[in-house]
Amino acid sequence: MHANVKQNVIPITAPGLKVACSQCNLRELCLPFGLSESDMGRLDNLIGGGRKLKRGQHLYRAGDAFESIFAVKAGFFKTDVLTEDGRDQVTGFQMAGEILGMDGISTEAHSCNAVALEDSEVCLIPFTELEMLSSEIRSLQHHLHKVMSREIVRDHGVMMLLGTMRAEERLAAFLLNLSQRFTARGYSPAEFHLRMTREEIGSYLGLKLETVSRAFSRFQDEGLISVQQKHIRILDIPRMKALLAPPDGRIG
Amino acid sequence: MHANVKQNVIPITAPGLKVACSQCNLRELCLPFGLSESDMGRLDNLIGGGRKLKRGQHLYRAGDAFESIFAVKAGFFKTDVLTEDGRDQVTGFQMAGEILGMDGISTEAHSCNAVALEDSEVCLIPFTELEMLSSEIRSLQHHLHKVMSREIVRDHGVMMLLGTMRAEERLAAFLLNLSQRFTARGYSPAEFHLRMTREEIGSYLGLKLETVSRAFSRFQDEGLISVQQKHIRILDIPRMKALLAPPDGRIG
DNA sequence: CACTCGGGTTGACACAGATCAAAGGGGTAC
DNA sequence: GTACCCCTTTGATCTGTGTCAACCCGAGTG
Repeated sequence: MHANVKQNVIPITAPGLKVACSQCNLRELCLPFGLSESDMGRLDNLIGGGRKLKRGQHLYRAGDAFESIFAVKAGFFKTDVLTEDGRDQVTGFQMAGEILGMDGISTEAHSCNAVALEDSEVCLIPFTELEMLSSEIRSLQHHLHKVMSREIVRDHGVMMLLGTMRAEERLAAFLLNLSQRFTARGYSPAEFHLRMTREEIGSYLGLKLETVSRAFSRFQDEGLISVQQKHIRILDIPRMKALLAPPDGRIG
Repeated sequence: MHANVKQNVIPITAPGLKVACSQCNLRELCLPFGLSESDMGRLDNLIGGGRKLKRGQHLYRAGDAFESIFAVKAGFFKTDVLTEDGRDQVTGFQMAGEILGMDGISTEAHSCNAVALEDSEVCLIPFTELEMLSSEIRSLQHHLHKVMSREIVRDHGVMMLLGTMRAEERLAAFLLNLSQRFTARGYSPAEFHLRMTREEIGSYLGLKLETVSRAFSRFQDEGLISVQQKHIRILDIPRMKALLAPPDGRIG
């Protein structure tokens, strides 16, 4: 039944590369989390190949018909929305193992843009097929729901950040969030390379790029981090965390 | 199979009221959207009764175990998250036909608080049962995914608002959003009663209550709206919309 | 190897919105 | 019916961040 799924679903320009969840070292972070061997095989058959993107290339654009969600296999993405009058807001940065494209389910068309911030690779997951398979595999169904719910919770965190935090708190929260996600992928919690510009960070955090730059400088002056261009090293994680929950908090 | 579902799932304090999607005039806005008669009957059997809440009562709190999602049958809710240091952020306002509680799926525990802003009534939808049923009814499954995706898209809109708009734009966007949702429910697009305080509006919009109050006053002075306490009348919807897409936008 | 250009840093100044303060009014509870 | 309290409004002032501008640096490019 799922033997001829691949051919007729996705019109990709790039040649589809073979991808298999069962062989992927991201599987514990990604959609197949918790699946049995045999169920993972069924998911393998569904995944519509991979797609490589150069830096700067769009994975999808607002308005594109929705057909698939995407799992980041390698690389780094941003998603953003823009209004008619030209303002845009970065809504997230996605790294390996994270899922992109769920914004498109509700209207059958994507509502934001997804752009590769470095040369990247994604797995295409045709959504209709995924729904079919998830109605047969309970753990897959539940995990899909968890992934969507996690996105909602993440968004609430961003609202919190945008609604209540000051510039330095926002940047601290951002760096700690990256740190934690890199850690979960086996990289250093303290040292990493930013793939996005100051302007993109600013857009995500609701700040202007100059403010982001100043906050970086201040952190550096205070010995919290060291910055050279996009290379970041967090020197004092505990103190950084303390910035988020000030001891003189308003709770009395 | 679904005959004895109701009894053993939800420990409610209030006596469960009988609810039936098939009899509900919100069904076109709510979860059963697009279901056939017979499928709607199966959903009826799953829904774990209703629950009434007085104004100010919590439907759930952050940390509560997640068991059900909720459909607002009548009334008005807010959801909010709060940090250790006492800051809180209203993440949404929910009215009849809207779904609450999807934040809880990802961790099996709710991550925000839901509070009734007026005497309200919800339908309890046990989530495990819903997943079971949705794996049998494709249109239900797909609609559930749409509802979750819509929440994600809505959240992106709020990020946009918090990240890029000035105070008056935020308030205009907020009022127009309410207007549109009231319209969809058969109420006047122009005249309605706010259920939330200026402080709650401010928290949602990332502003202080004084700023919200001043923006209301300014709109009134300019003949855009009339305000008396919580009663709002939008006098010039087109001009209000124009506030969101300023003609001198930054797109050149 | 010099040129160019996008990204980043830093400074001076402006301003939107926060903060502090005070007073009035309407809704709710008793 | 009445009293109290919370919500709201408005004013005066303060401040964090935006805006504008200049300069620097490093990476590509011809």
